[in-house]
Amino acid sequence: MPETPRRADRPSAPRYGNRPTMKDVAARAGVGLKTVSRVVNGEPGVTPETERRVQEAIDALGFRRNDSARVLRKGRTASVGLVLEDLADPFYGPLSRAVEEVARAHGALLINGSSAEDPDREQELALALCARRVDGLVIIPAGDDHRYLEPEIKAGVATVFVDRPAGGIDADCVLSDNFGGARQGVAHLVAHGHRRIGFIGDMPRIHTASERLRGYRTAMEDAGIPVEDAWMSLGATDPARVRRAAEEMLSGPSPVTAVFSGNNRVTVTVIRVLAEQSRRVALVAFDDLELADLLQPGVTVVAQDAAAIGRTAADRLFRQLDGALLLPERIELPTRLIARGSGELPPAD
Amino acid sequence: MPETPRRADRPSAPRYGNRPTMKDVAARAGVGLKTVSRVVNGEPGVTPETERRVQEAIDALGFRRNDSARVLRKGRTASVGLVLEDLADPFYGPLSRAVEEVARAHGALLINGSSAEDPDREQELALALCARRVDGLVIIPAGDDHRYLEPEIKAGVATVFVDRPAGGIDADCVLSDNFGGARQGVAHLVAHGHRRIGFIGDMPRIHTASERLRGYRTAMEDAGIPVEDAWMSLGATDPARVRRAAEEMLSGPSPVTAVFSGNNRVTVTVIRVLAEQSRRVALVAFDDLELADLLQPGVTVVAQDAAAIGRTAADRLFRQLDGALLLPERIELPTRLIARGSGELPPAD
DNA sequence: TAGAGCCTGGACAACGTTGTCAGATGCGGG
DNA sequence: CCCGCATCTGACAACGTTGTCCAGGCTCTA
Repeated sequence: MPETPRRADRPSAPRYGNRPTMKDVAARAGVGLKTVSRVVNGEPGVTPETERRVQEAIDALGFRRNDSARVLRKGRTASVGLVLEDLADPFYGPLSRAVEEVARAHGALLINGSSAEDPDREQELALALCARRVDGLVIIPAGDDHRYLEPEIKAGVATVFVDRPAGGIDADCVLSDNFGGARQGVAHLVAHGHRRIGFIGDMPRIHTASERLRGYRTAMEDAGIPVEDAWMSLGATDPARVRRAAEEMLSGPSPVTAVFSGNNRVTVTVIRVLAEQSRRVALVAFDDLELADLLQPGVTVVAQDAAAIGRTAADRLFRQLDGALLLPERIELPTRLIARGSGELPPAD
Repeated sequence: MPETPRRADRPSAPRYGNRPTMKDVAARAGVGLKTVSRVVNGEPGVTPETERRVQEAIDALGFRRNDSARVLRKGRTASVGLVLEDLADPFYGPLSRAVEEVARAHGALLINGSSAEDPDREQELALALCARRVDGLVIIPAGDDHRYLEPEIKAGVATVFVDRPAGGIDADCVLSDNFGGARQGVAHLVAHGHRRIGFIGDMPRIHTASERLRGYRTAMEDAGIPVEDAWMSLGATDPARVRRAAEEMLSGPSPVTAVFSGNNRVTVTVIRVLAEQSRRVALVAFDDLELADLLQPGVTVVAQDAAAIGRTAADRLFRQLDGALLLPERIELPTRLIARGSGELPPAD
């Protein structure tokens, strides 16, 4: 019986399904361990003939380098982590994709996970990624206290926050101009003659929501319009809550003639509610939607460029990794108002 | 000078930004290495007092276990890889999210990457994930030859293909009933009186595209309608190509009165073109779209459940990993026809 | 032809963790 | 008072790779 299984009797050998190692390749090719390593990594100093023999052994055994071991030795994993809210949200797909492209250009893999907007889960995920020794982290915060990352950052994990700033620590962040975008969007409605304008947004503890609300307030103030409490509604983005909020501000004692929607999940419900109204209510929405131009009327939006945000954040991340000792910076990307009809409707009292 | 940097003069020490190791924790707590390991992993056999001392040292040093080393020792990485086409495609967000949820339930992380529909890139990615020793792979094939995965599968990497079957190897796959869904969708148009029905789909080398085309042909045959070549167009999904295809079949010698759209990227362009026509053209589309119900008319679709597909695939993956030696299986998930108006328009000749 | 220098290849240790196993400690019973 | 047993702790090797360093063979020059 010449072929006994490798490592069959050793005590605590891991399994990996009994994968061949460099040692096996070396034995088969009749060369030293390090020579195999040299071939695998394309290092110089190997005769073509030797290289051929090694390559042959690699192919024959189906060898593939174990990157875990490599990482352990080298100290860099060539992977970055992305913690986002929910990949099912259309805003994050392009963002994630953009981060991935940049990572790929730097030879890194992307590991990502969703926090489901749960701060604990965000922390759990981020720390799990740190335990994997990702080189860097891009985080879309769910919570507002990120001091738990301090030791990691000190230990050299590059970190960039996206969409919302970090809480409790000083770190890079890349944001849209939420305040400016909302202000511009509301001003657009004002310019078309509206004075009673509603705002429906996400939960106020979320930075983007409060910034957009601030933009709304400022735009109203700029126009000299006193805001009534009944016109503003912040809370969960589930359809039931949003529907209720919209219906209330449309039917109160001083009903709104226009609505500013604070994010894309809110928008889809608002559109439904507005479609049911007898009078035409104007709408400007934060975040673009696919098909927004095909609706009747087309939806006027304040668009953020998710891909650009992702790209910017990832660039910044790798800039940190390339060793430039940068001071934490807050980068704000501009938004773009796209008029499509719904935001240009005149007030219908 | 009592505090010299650790490992400062050693030759080839990795950096990890000089992170503390279990050894450091052990030294500080005045215990043995293994005891720290025991505490970190919650293994029994440690006095509360000892545990307290160790925990204190861990907190003081900001220690976090290095999972790379752990993986190396244990042989399981508790991570699975997902290779998909393009995260920016709204179909893949929920799918990815579903896979992640299942992975999370099994204590595993998800690493994902996009192939950008490039077979080479798919292979590169899948093999890179294997080198990371992911425990399993979920692959949405871009290419149609997957023999490169044979050694990996043999070595124990669990593998499930999604959306399209594997090429050249026998492996699990989870698909929508593309044929049946398309057939039903087209039959729906026939039932509403259409006989000249067009089909616009993705490139024919893509399995879903050819299956859906087959469904179209079969439905037409079922109805006894001879299909004209000018009614079918397969190719890239970029707007220019689709627009040309749609306009041609709408203006030929026997113009279609209804269109069946083969996927969501095609659909958005088709909707635009149809909206420009003077006569009403019916439409049934494969894949649901957000807001499809708010368009005028609402878009009738054959919907696939991306989340269910992802969940099914991931379940299957972990079933493989749990050691059940399963025969490769092909799982087909049903589609659902959702009538919203566009598919119920009568023919307008 | 001898010596210097270069090039290739291989032995060895180290990365940080966990499994094994044996040693230390404390306690109760004979 | 000592032995045996149970409990807790730590030394050590191993996981698969890469960096260092040295040995041996070769070429080229003097």
